[in-house]
Amino acid sequence: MSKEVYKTIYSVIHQIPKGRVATYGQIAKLAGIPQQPRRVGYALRILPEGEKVPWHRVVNAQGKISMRWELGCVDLQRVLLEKEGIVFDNDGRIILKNFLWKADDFTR
DNA sequence: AAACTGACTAATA
DNA sequence: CTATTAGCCAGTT
Repeated sequence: MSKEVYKTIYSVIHQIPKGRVATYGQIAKLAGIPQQPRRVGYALRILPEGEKVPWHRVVNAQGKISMRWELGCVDLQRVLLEKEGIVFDNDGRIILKNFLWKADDFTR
């Protein structure tokens, strides 16, 4: 049950286009668990090391990097994103206005 | 089994 | 704009 949800979450994250980011809430919604972004975070926490999931494209609703505040991890994610063309402002926040992934882009 | 925790969000002050 | 509160639910203790 829950396991499949995680799998879906990873799947959704895989669908994030390069140069775009998605919020936890958005992923949760796409994964079929609206209003439960915490589970998305949990899914990423237990993220299988062997999996190639672009977790760095996942940010919180404020457009900021969410992590466990371990040494240098935030910077790592930032570098990875900048490499994909994402731009940060002076506060280290992503301009969601320009980079947020619109999953319902094709539906709309 | 009950309480606590958490890679969150949205609403309020 | 930032700070606080409540809601949410699986995993951990």
